[in-house]
Amino acid sequence: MSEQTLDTCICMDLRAAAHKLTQRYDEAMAESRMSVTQFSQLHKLLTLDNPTLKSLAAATGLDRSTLGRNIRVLEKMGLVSMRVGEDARTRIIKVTSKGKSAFKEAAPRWHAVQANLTKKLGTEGREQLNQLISELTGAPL
Amino acid sequence: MSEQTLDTCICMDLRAAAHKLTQRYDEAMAESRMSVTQFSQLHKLLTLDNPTLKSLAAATGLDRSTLGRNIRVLEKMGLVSMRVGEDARTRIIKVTSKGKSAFKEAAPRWHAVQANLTKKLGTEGREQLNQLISELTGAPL
DNA sequence: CGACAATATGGGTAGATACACATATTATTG
DNA sequence: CAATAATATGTGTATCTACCCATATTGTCG
Repeated sequence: MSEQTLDTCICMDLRAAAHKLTQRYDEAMAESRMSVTQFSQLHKLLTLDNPTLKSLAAATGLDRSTLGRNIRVLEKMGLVSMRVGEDARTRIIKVTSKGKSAFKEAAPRWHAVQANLTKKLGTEGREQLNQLISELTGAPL
Repeated sequence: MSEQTLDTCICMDLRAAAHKLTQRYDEAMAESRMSVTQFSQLHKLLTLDNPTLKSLAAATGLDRSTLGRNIRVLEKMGLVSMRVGEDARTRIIKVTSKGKSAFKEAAPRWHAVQANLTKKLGTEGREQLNQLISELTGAPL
């Protein structure tokens, strides 16, 4: 049994790292007036077929109500629009043309950061990271 | 140049992992009526000497205003108290006896999750993780 | 088909987070 | 010492996040 010191909480370490990375991406994408969160959500919306809050929530692992509020922000920015689906309970979320333009404009900035990090990690590092994430977030025990 | 597909954003991957881990810790600590965030903040407060919002912010990498609001919550829970420091601009944050009890009560639950994850990762995995985090969050370029 | 269960979303409430600005206090400097 | 700069915190506003409950719509079963 290795000693468990409270100074090295895996959870908080990972959160701090994710936090710093987010700031780094956000800074790089600031000129696109879009956060990496929003960029990523737009991407998810563009790849999903007839995305709804529920399917987007499933794709991101976030709560439906959270996504509802996030989408509301994107809607206010004019990047997405919502319409009632065939099943009138659902709302189909569509990326507007303005949203697509904004996404394309932001993509190179995202690429720049991502490429920089990928280079630093190397192929092996990237695989290790995926492996570790998988181990950490896989089924408990 | 390796292909950069938008489906594998290092930032979002890491955030998703941190998110899942947080839920896992929070769930395990729920009976202590405390989140891993709060547990960790209590721990930081217990290890810092005469902690203020500024020093806590420095220790966590979070914004001062954020910490101000977080501490307000802990205060409302009766786990910490604040008093004006010698420098009257500062507020010294003290963990109350109730806070210490709550921390001690929660610690075993934190340990259980942490030990489980540590075991899954192994010593090597843990070192790899630290190394990767360091590479990802180190000085840009 | 009508009652009831299941599903999708909306809204209230609350915590975590940040940024910009306001206020109070301390330090510096001419 | 008075004017000004620097510092620590508080507040307003906003986004991200979740949980719980309400509402609307659909599906199911007797």
